[in-house]
Amino acid sequence: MGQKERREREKQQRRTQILNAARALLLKEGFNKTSVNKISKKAELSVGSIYFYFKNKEEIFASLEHEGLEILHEHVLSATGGVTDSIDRLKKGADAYYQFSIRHSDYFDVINYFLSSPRVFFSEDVNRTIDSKGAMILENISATVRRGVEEGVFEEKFPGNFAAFFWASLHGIIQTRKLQGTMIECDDFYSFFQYSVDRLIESISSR
Amino acid sequence: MGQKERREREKQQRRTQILNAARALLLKEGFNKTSVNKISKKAELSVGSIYFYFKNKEEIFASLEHEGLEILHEHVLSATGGVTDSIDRLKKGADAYYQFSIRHSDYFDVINYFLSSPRVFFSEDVNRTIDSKGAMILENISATVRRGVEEGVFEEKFPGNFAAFFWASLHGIIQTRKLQGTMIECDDFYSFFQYSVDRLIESISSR
Amino acid sequence: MGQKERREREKQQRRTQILNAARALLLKEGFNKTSVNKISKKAELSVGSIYFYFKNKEEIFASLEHEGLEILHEHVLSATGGVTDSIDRLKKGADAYYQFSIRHSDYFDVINYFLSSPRVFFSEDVNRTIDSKGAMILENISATVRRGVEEGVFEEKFPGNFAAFFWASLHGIIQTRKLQGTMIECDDFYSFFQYSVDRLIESISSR
Amino acid sequence: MGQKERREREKQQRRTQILNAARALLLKEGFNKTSVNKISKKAELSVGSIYFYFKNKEEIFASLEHEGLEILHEHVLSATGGVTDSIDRLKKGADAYYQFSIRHSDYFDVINYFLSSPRVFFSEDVNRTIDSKGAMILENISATVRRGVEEGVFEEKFPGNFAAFFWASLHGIIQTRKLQGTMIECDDFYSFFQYSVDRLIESISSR
DNA sequence: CATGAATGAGTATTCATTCAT
DNA sequence: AATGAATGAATACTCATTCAT
Repeated sequence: MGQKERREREKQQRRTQILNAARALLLKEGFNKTSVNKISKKAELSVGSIYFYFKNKEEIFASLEHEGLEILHEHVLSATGGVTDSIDRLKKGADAYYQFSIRHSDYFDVINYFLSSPRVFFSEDVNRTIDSKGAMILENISATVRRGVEEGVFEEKFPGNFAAFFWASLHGIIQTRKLQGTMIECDDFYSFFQYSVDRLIESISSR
Repeated sequence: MGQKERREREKQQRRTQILNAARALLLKEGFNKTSVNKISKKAELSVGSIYFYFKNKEEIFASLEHEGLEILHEHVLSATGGVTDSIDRLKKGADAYYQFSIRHSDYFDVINYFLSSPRVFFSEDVNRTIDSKGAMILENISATVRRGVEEGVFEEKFPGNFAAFFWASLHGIIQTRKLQGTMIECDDFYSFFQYSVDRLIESISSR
Repeated sequence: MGQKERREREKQQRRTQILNAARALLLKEGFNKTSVNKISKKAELSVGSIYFYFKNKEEIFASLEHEGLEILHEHVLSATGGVTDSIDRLKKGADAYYQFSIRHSDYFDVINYFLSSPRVFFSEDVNRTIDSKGAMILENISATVRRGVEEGVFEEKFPGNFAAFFWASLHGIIQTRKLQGTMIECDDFYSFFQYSVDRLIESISSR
Repeated sequence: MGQKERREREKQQRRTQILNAARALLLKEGFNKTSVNKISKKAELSVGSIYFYFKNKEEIFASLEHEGLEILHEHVLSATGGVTDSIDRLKKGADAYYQFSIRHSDYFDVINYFLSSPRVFFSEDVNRTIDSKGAMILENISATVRRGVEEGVFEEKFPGNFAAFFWASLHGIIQTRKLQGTMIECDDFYSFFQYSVDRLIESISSR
């Protein structure tokens, strides 16, 4: 009876082992230098086993992206948890993304990698699960906007569009952090980020 | 007499050959698969020669980025050429970026690559020339905003900040094109882009 | 049952294959021209396999050095085997080194390479095993000297120092073999070597 | 009239430029990484010119070896200059070699390189000039020994042999400096060196 | 005399993936 | 379900040398 379950549990454990190793390497060595062999060594599993649990190297990172989005989602949720004011919710949410990009820079890199790499290489399945996680984050923003509209704080006919716009902009802004001091003159990047968030919210604020 | 000049011209030709090859490969095969060997083969030059003209593989792509920014700059300039209305100028400029990202998708990819790749690997020199090109584009936006403020169309104390914010957002938005139909529900990505531009402009529009 | 063992045996065989190839190339082409690719071709194994069995090119040669020191040690041991007279032991030992440098000139070259190359590039581990082998050879000399002192044949307060001095000198002398006929006028290098050994022994002989 | 001479002088200057560059690179980057291209860049001369003044890369280093031997010779001469006591002369000469190996470690490396590399690759001409320099150093030792014999301090029938033996031993000993602390237990390598010199001199001292 | 562009085989090393056991 | 040995093309980059100008 319990054998099947135990097996299943062990399988999950192995998967987690692999992902842990991949994540650690990703943070330490970066994307291109994280090879399957290194992952297998770190995970204390054979290369063959890696390929039993994951079809591809890419699929490992797809899982990591899923994880990343999950963490991001939780970050945003806990940051906006008790907040009722709609404007504040957006600000807190944006801030959560910023903090996430710093504290979990590895996960941010994964997300960024898949966002900025020109091709889609995942199977439909994988893509769907990833997208659904992303959709949850967007839905959170949408809901806030809708509530703000009801309260009269915002004016926006397409909250879904705004959500996508909001997130895409935030991501684009965070990406430019490295240009700070060269193309972007701001001394304090966080100030610039906050300025940007203010603009984004302003764009749908009622007059 | 003209020997020196001819030589110089030939040198420039070779450089161009190499860049052409690199650009073509970049478009066809993407970044990671564009190797120096392939470039040399496509350019019909020896590997050694590639390294005679460029110190690094990275320097080749840095040159491409510079080229890309130049083309983008020209695009924007010609799109906003005779336009006097400030709002229209921003719209036309944003549109030029969008068109650029489609018509010169290879160059967009280069720019995107260096924007989204986690590390800076260029020498200070190269970085400076690249940044200066980028700064020109931002300055164009800044100027428009300042004029709009004078005309009373915009309210903005920090046009420089807005310029950076504007461009970063546009870039982030264009990046999400590939998510169209999955995370982003919009059928027509261009409509979504225009919607976003409207929001960005709205964010500094006088009330 | 014996599967594991057979596997292990095969692994050892492969290692040996690689070392054989490396040794042969070393002898034929010298150090700098012995590349990993050539080794792999000669060993009839893929390049990747070479790197499966050895972390580095250097590690291959480190193994060869270890082998070389082992062979040398055995040579010396068997040459001094039944010899009881201390002076004779030193002579026979020195002679064994000379013979080794001729019969196993490839191994001598390896030892010489690591002795004369300006940098140390091995990991501490590898260095330790190598050094311990070398120490055994030196210890053999020391012991002989100590016995000679007890017998009153030698006068030497620091047998360890003498051992090092003895070996270093022998090595330096053998190195000059190629200068025979130019800087070194001796017709018969072996005579010169024997003359030198006599001097070295004389230097601690009791009067 | 003076044109020819000026030309000749300039030619010599160029040669010196090249050798200076090669020497500097040798010290900084080591043997294998000192390429002709780098030399040409450092010497501010074209690659082609390098090949006008030197047939080979090897010939450049051969010249350096010649230089090195010259410097060493001068070192030894000035160290033994006013010294009349034969034993002291040998000690001072040996010491000069030791100091040379430290202060002019680049030259020592060159000499060592050609001594320890298994093949002779120079033309007979080059070899002869190099050897003649080496012979002068050996002759200096020989002379001292002969004088010592006359004075009754030394007993030695073949001063030439001893000179070669003396130098080869010294060289072998200095080579082992890097083994200090591992195979060679001595804390202070210089003490070990002095001990060795004492032994070498002892080996021909009259009783 | 001097230049410097061009060569292309060569370097050590890494890689994702396969497959017999 | 797991292993790990094997592959070999691929990577960025260097090199000594040549030769037309």
